[in-house]
Amino acid sequence: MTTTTEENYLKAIYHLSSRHQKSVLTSEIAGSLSTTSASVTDMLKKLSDKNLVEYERYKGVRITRKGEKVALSIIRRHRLWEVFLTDVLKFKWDEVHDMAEELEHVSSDELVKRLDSYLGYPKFDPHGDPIPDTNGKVPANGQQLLSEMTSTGTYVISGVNDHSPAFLQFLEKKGLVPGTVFSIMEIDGFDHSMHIEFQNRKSTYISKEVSRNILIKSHA
Amino acid sequence: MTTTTEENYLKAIYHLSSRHQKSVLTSEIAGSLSTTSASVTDMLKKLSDKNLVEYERYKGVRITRKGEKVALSIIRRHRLWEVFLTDVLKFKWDEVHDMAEELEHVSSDELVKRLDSYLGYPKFDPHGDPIPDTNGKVPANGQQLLSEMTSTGTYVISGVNDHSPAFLQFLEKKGLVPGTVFSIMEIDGFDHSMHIEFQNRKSTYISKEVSRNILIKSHA
DNA sequence: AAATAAAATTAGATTAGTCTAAAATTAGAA
DNA sequence: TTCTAATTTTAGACTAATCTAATTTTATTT
Repeated sequence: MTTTTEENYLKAIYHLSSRHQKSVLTSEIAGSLSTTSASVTDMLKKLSDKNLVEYERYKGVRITRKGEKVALSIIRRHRLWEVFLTDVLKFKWDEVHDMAEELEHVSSDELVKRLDSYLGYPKFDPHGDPIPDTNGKVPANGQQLLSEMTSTGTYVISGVNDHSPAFLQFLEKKGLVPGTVFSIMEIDGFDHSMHIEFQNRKSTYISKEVSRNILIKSHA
Repeated sequence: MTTTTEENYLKAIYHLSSRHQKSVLTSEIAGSLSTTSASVTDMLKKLSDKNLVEYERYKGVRITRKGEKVALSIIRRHRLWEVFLTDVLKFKWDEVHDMAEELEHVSSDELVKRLDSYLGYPKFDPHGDPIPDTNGKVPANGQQLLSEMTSTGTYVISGVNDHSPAFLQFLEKKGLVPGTVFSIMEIDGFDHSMHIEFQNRKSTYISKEVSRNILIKSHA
């Protein structure tokens, strides 16, 4: 039905769409997939012919309901495999992305169903990203960006926006993994760096660069 | 390094090689992969350039040490995933082949290593096929073809040669699954059909067509 | 040993995905 | 509002894998 390459384009377009309301630009897609605008244009025509995106020359592209369903099903598989890799095979959260990137294209729906059941129907992947259900519904998660916080308070780390091994390893070292509870002690007015304190009283500083990529929930 | 298609050709050539000593013929490969001889010829040149096979025009092909290593590593992955699918996700033995066919091409060696460890280092897959180790060693298994037996005796079913869902479902219905203990009561001189009896005294008849595809070991 | 049948190879196309370089279009600036 | 710069698209070519049809080679049979 859809090739692996088409699936990767749809995933990229879906992710870029959710970052802003406007149409997704050819160059954005090219950037995100490390390919050329020429290749993207070709693929957009193909996806448009299959009614997976609405595409108008020079005007960028919007994903259709049908395309979104495909994208969400791939994202569901990706995140379920990430849970499998960390929870069952004990990989670290910074090691699973590339493997999940391959596993997500294995096509059996029954396999995904059984995997989901075996894992106990997880709602979030190891990076805190919500796992869409079979119908493409994404669980609401009340996550906010740490960088958007303007006042002190106590929070739990629930996810990340940057999934690169480098960033994940940095967070690991600083003790900023999902589930960690911390309080914002002070926010610097000049560079928006934050002074935060953990439950064990240890504290550290976080730059805006970092807080921009950390997702949190308020702590009960 | 190797593409999925190249891996599938190497697997086919490896399997065909083990059926006879001679070079593998272009048409055998085409038949086994449901493709044309023309396509096979093209691919043989490519594999030969990569030193994965020894190929001489019109003379058929032999797999090299290097090609065999690749084939065995794919076969290892395939069989480990089959164990995962049956033992962990509870699929039936006649359902796992196509999924394993896709999973075997996921490239991470570390993933295979962890999977192997998680499954408890199994030596055989659900169809009784031996799982090659990391170095490409295939465990000796003392298996024989049921159709080769010439005298009465007691045996255990240890595997099959035909992996098609139709055949596996037939065996399931007849109670001829791996692990089943039975005795050969009589072999018909005319059509080589066998009268066999199970431990619970029930008995059945097996045609040569069937016994040709059942692997057995002698029962302790 | 020549004729013929079977098998294998080559020639030439096709499809999916990609690229570079050139042309077209849009949007921002003077 | 015209010009310029940035973006996007087209044109043309390449690689991997495939096909059909034609040709070549091998093997068999008379």
